[in-house]
Amino acid sequence: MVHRGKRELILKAAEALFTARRFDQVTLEDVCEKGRVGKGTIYRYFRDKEDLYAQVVLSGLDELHNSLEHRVSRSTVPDRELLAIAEALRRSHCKRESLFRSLHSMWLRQSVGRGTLREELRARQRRIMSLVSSVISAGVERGQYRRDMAPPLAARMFLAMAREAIRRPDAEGSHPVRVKSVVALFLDGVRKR
Amino acid sequence: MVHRGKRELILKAAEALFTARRFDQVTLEDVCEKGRVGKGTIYRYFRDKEDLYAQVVLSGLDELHNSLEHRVSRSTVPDRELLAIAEALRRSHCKRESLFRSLHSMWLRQSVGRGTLREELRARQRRIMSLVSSVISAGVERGQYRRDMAPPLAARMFLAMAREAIRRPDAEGSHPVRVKSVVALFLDGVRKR
Amino acid sequence: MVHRGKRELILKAAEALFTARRFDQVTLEDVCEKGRVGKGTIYRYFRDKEDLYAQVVLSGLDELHNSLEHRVSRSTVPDRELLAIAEALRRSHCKRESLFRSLHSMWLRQSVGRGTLREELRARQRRIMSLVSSVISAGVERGQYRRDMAPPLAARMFLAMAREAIRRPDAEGSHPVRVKSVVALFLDGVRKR
Amino acid sequence: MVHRGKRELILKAAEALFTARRFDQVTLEDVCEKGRVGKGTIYRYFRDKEDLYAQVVLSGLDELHNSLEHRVSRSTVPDRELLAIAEALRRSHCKRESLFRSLHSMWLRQSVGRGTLREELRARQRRIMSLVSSVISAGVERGQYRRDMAPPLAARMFLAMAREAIRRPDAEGSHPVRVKSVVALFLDGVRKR
DNA sequence: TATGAATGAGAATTCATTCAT
DNA sequence: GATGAATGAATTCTCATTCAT
Repeated sequence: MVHRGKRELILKAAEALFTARRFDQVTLEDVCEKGRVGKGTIYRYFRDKEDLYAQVVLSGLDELHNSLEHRVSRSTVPDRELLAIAEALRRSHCKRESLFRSLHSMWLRQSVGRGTLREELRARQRRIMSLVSSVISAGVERGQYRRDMAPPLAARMFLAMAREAIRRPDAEGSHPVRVKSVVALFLDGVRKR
Repeated sequence: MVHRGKRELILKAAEALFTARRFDQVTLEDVCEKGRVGKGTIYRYFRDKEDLYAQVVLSGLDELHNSLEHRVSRSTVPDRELLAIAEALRRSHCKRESLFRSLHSMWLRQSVGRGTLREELRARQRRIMSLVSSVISAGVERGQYRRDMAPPLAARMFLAMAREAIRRPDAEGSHPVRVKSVVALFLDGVRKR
Repeated sequence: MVHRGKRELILKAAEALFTARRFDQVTLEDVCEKGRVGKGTIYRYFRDKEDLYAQVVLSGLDELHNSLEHRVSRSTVPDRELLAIAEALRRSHCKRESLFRSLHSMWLRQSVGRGTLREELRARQRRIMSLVSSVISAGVERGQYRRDMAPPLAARMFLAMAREAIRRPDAEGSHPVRVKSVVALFLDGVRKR
Repeated sequence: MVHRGKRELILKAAEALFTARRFDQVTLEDVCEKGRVGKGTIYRYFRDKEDLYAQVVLSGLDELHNSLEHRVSRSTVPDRELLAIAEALRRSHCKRESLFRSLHSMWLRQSVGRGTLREELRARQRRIMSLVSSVISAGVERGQYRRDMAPPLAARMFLAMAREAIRRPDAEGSHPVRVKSVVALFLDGVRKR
C-alpha cells in the first residue's frame, strides 16, 4: 500500500461503511474520517453521495467478476469449474467479507442509482450471470448436464445457492465443506436413486 | 375492507413504500399520504420510523410463515410438500409483490433493528427455515432423500433457490414453470445419469 | 379530601408539575395523568395551557396572600408582625414546598400571560407587597422605624430577604433560626453600634 | 466589533432572546435571525438548544463575577466595598439589562441543566456568594460588623436585596438612589435607635 | 360531561453540499 | 488540489388542540 490515490482511499472507506450500515446511516463525515480525507475532497471524485454509493457497488461487482473469470478460463471440466467458481466466491467473500453481503442485498434491491447507473449495475450482474451460464451450457453440450434445465436459470440458482452457503449466520460446517456440499447438491439433488 | 385499524393501515402503506424505495427515500409524510392518516398518528402506533420499518418486516415474515405452515401440514409426501412450499412462496409473492423483495434483502442485511428487534427477526427467519428443514428430514427418514445432505443446509438452499426463481428481472419462463424447474433441480440436480 | 371538583384536581396536578419543571417540560398529558382526568377535560376548565399556567400562579399568590393577611391582622407591634409574616412565608413554603420556588421565579419573569392576565398577576403581587408595606408604615408612624426608609421599598427588601432565607440550598442553620436572623438583620442591619 | 467568532455571536443573540422570553418561546430560528448565522451553525458550537441555554447562563454568571471581583479587590473598607458591589451589580444590570433578570430567575429555578451542568451552575453561584461573604467577614474581623450574623447568610441577604432593588417594575426612586438606600438598610436596618 | 384517538402546525435537528481560504 | 466551516433544505418528531363517541 505504497501510495493510493485519494479516490481509491475514499472508495475503500465507503465500501466498509456502506456494507456495515444502511445508506442513510452512513454520513459523508464518517467516510471522511475513515478515509482520512477532507469533506470537500469527496466531491472532487464523486458527483454526490448517491454516486459514491454506486461506484462502491460497481467496483465490487467488477472485482468479483475478474476473480471468477480468472478461475473459469483455465479448467474445462464443468463440474470442476463450478466448484472453482464457488470457491472463488467464497474467497472473494472472505477477503472482502463486508462488501459481499452488501452486494448481495443490492443485487435484489432495484433502487440503486437512477438512469444510466442502474443500467450499468444490471450489466455487471448479467456479465457474472452469463459467465456461470456459459459453464453450464458447456456441460450440456458435452452431454454431461441435463438438457431440460435452462442454463441461465440454472446459473441463477447456482449463484443463489453459493451466496447462501457463504453467508454467515449459524450454519453447520465450515465454509469449504458447505461449499462442497452445495456444489454436490446442485449437481445431483437431494433425491436418492 | 370495511374498517381496518389505523395501525394496519399504516403498516400496509409503509410496506408498499419501503419495498419500492430505500429507507431514506421514504418519508413519513409519504406514509401518511398513502395511509390516509395524520402525521402524529404514526407515532401512536410506532415508536419511530425505525420501529415502523421493523414492524413491516416482522409482520411480513409472520404472514409468510403462516402461509407456509398451512401448506405443509396437509400432505405427507416430501416431494409434493416441497413443491407446495415453493408454490406458497410464489403466491405469497404475487399477493404481496412488493414486500417479498424487501424481505429478501432484509434477510441478508444485518442492519435491521437494534437489540431485541434483531433477535426477533432472527427468530422468525429460523422458524421458517426449520419448517422446511423438517420436511426434508422427513424425506431422509423415509429413505427418499440422501442421508449425506444436512437438512438445515438443504433447507437454506431450497429457500434461496425458490426466492431467486421468484424474483422478477428478465428471467426465462413464467413463474409457475420456473418454480417447477427449480424444485426439479433441487430434487435431482443438473447432472445427467 | 372528600370531594374536589375536577378543576381543583387539575390545578393541583399542574401546580406540582409546573413547579418541578419548566413550562415546556410539562405536557398536558403529564397533567392528565397526575390529575387522573381525561385530556379533553382540561379544556373545559382552562382556555389553553398558557391559561392553566397562569391560574396556577394566581391561585398560589392568592393562597399566600390569605395566609399573610391572617397573621397580620392580629398583632399590632410591627416587629412582631414582621416576624409573623416571615413565619407565615416559611410555613407556606413548607406546606407547598414546590409552588413557592415557582412563584418566586415567576415573580421575576415578566413573561407570564398576555394582556389581562399579566395585569392580574401584577395586582396580586402588589397586594402582598402593600400588606407588608402597611406594617412598616405603621412602624414608622409609631416612631419605631426610620422615617428615611420608604416603606414600599423596605417591604420589597423584606420579602426578598425572607424568600431567600427560605429557599433550600446549602444554607446554614435551620429554617426557623434563619428566619429569625433575617428579621433581626432587617431590623438592625449588620453594622455594630 | 470588527470580528467576533460565530460562537460569541450566537451567544449574544440567545442571551437577548432567552431573557426576554420563556425557553419555549424562543425558537432557534429566532436565534439564527438575530445572530445572522445559519441554522446548522448553532449545532457546530452547541450540542442542542438546552446546551445553548445553559451556556448563556454560565457565561452571564462569569461576566458578573468578573465585574464584582474587579470592584472588591481595590478598597478595604467593608461599607464602601458593599456599596461598590451593589453599584457593580447595578451597572452590570444596565449594561446587560436583559440577562440579569434571566439569571435571577434561573438562580432559583433548579431545572437548568442535567448532571455536570447543574453542578457548574451551582459552582458559579457559590463563587459570587463567597466573594460577598468574604467582604462581610472582613468587616466582622475588623470589629465593624456584628459577630452574631453569619457572613454567608448575610451575603445571601445582601445579594437578594440588591437584585430586588435593581429589578425594574414600578419601584420608587431612581436606580442609584435605591441602591444607596438598600445598602443603608443592610447596614443599619429599619429600626430607629 | 368526560374522554382519548386523531391531527397537523411548528420546532429541533441532521447532513449533503458549497465555497472561501 | 484539499479542506472544513457555514449553510439551509428537508425530515423527523412532539404535543397542544379538536371532536366524535
